[in-house]
Amino acid sequence: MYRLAQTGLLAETELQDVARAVRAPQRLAIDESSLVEGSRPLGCMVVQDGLLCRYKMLANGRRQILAFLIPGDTFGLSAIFLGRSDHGVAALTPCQVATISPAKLHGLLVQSPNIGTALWHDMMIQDSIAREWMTSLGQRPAYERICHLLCEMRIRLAEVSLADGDRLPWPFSQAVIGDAVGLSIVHVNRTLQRLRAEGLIILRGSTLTILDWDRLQRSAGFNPSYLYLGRAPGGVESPLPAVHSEPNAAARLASKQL
Amino acid sequence: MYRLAQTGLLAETELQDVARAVRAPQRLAIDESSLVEGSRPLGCMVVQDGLLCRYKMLANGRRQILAFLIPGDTFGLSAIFLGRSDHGVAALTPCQVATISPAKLHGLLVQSPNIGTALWHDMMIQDSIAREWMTSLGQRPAYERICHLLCEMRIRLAEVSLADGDRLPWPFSQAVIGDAVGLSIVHVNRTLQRLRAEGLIILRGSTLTILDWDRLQRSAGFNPSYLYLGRAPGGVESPLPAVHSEPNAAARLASKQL
DNA sequence: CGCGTGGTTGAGTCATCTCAATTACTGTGG
DNA sequence: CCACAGTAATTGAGATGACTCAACCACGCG
Repeated sequence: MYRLAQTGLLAETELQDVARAVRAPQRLAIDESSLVEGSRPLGCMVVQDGLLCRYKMLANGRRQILAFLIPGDTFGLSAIFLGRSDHGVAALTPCQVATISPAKLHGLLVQSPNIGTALWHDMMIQDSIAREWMTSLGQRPAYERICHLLCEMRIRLAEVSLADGDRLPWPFSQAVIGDAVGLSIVHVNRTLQRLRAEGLIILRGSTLTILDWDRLQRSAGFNPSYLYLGRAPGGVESPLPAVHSEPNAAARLASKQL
Repeated sequence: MYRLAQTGLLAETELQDVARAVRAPQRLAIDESSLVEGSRPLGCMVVQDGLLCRYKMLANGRRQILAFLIPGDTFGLSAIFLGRSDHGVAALTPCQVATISPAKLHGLLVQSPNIGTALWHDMMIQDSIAREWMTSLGQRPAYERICHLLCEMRIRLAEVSLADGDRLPWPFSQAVIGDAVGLSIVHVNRTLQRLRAEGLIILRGSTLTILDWDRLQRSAGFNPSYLYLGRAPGGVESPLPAVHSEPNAAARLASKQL
């Protein structure tokens, strides 16, 4: 409910409805799973605190991390619609996630379409990020891939006030980074060293400091438009021609975040 | 409307409503785009005939193909919710796609929640496929990656009656395959030759014949569960524990395809 | 103070890429 | 019906990015 609570996008009553529907939030320790591959639907989850990842395991033990989830992100919807989950979600830091049971969720969706729209919106953004990751995995060399990930996390964490200027929490081990960008640990290590040597970043303990944002972005070929930061979809920055469609209007309404 | 029309999942009236909402279907020649990166929302599209791909271009001219779209698949929704599209959709063969304007779509969603559920369902399956592609891109070696793609297309095309036993249409140039699996054309070529030499496939003209399905699947590490073939979500084949949630019930209802 | 996890380093190997031709198709106009 | 153009597939050869294996180091915690 994090982002939901932050903006007055849903009507008071809607916010209250959501609050009522939430179960006692679930707490997770590091490496604990909130959603297990193949499991039955648990409901719709919203990250309240902490960082998690979606992942898939292969038979040979390899793991692909599909996404990093940060406060405000939702997950678990696919399991509801498809009856089981094709991937897992695990905590990378101690976490707190809110859960809405499928039944309660249904009730919410029926009584207020805006909530449905908000969910669609969140889903579409996660999809957009996934597409960018696919593009990285398929087309970008190791160095760019890692730069791109750093850029993305910087922006996303800043969006939810988890970044302090150029400093951001960085709880990702090199093994995790490797599984996310499809590179071996050794190569991740060497690439990070290169970034340090070039004076682009400082990475110590679990905080990342970005020293040269411009150069980092250029090295990554990073263009944040896929993150849809502008509050209103269609964006205020980009000239928005008259869109007279209702659904779009609804989307604009609820867009300022879930 | 393809799959929609095939199953009596939506009520008669709902089907009629949808039919009424559809614009004159759009025809596309090869390489023509239905959705352009950065473009304004056009509406919700449903592939009626032909094969298309989602893709993203990078500044250096490289292209990542994000998905292959086959009859029954929808696209264009993200542009509606986000106000513009972060990726393009282009025809790989001559195509026909039905369009529902954002306004009409909204109307449909309001008057019949089942249609919304059907859209969610389709979206969730496309997401699942995308996750499998990510996993391929990040973790599987070239040979497995290509085998996996062949397996997937065989199943998906068979599902919409486009495969004739072990023979399926294969309008994908090696360049297209390369852009989909993140490999160079040369390497795609050599890998396909290997598959031929091993007696797994015949690939001539624009049809692919699978000679040894078992071995192909094993080579790919292919497990079709991510395609959610079972008609009902949660599947009839897999023991379905009582799910008393309304949304899930609705999903089951509308699941047999959009 | 020792163990365990995570990070670092070196060295050799291999998968995949790029470059650069050459060959095979397909459709078109003469 | 054939010559030609343009696209797609194939082949060879050399370069290299990324991997694996195998140590070794550093820090945090009990």
